[in-house]
Amino acid sequence: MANVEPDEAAVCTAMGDILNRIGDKWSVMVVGRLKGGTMRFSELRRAIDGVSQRMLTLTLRNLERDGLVTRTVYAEIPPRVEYTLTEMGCTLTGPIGALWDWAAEHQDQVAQARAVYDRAQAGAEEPERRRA
Amino acid sequence: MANVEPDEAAVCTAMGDILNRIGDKWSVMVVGRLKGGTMRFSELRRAIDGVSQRMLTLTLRNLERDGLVTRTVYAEIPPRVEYTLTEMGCTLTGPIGALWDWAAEHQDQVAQARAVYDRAQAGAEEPERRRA
DNA sequence: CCGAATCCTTAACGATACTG
DNA sequence: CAGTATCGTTAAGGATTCGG
Repeated sequence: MANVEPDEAAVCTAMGDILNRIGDKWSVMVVGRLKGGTMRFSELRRAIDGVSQRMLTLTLRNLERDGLVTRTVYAEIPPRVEYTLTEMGCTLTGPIGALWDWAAEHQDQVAQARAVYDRAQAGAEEPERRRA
Repeated sequence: MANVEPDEAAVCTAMGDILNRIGDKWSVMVVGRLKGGTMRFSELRRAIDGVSQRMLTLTLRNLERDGLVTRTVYAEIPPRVEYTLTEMGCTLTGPIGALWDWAAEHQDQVAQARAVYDRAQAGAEEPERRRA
């Protein structure tokens, strides 16, 4: 151990883990919103659009478990629960932002590539039309 | 239209698309390997470890459809098929690299956070042990 | 060698209803 | 308001088999 390289295989596994968190449909949205500061549950729910209560809860639990957000419960009536990015969570906004920018910058190109590909496939699957 | 901001909602949708591609367990590995240059199907299969033939095929098809890799078939016996990153595919390696580095840098911290969280949960679920 | 097709098992996810 | 529990649907992924 104590090698200079932090072990390729281990990083691969970790990468898979991270991507499972990042890739799970809602985590990025949550982190994106929380980037602006503390928010409470129902705020997030309204802000994100399309997320079910269940999935928001699960997403937040996972992020909390990974040490990316902190969850603060206030013993009030009605209850209030606030979520904030941890320091580590903040460091994730960098890489996520890079991905976000890439998406914004290339979405048209991707859409166009898909259209071309799909048209080619449609054409290839109906060779009977070759002389219609 | 023609707003200065490229439409928040559209970018959100695009982001979801991108993440579905990036997040799907194998795409990142493939792009990571292809970063080093052209590779053929069986090379990728061996290099990636754990990927089934089916999933590698599907992953490559999706990447090709999105215009991120090119697929070149050589009419030989036995057949040979090579995959290369497109120019757009290369631009993705930047953001992906950032994520990769983050994972490498924070994997220990995440693992530790998980251990702490899980231990706390285990303790909270067995209050009967409070006086054993 | 590359990949399409089939089958099967497991999750992810959403909708709903209920609790403190 | 925030969260848990349950149920049903869908889709992802793996193993296997066949074909060019």
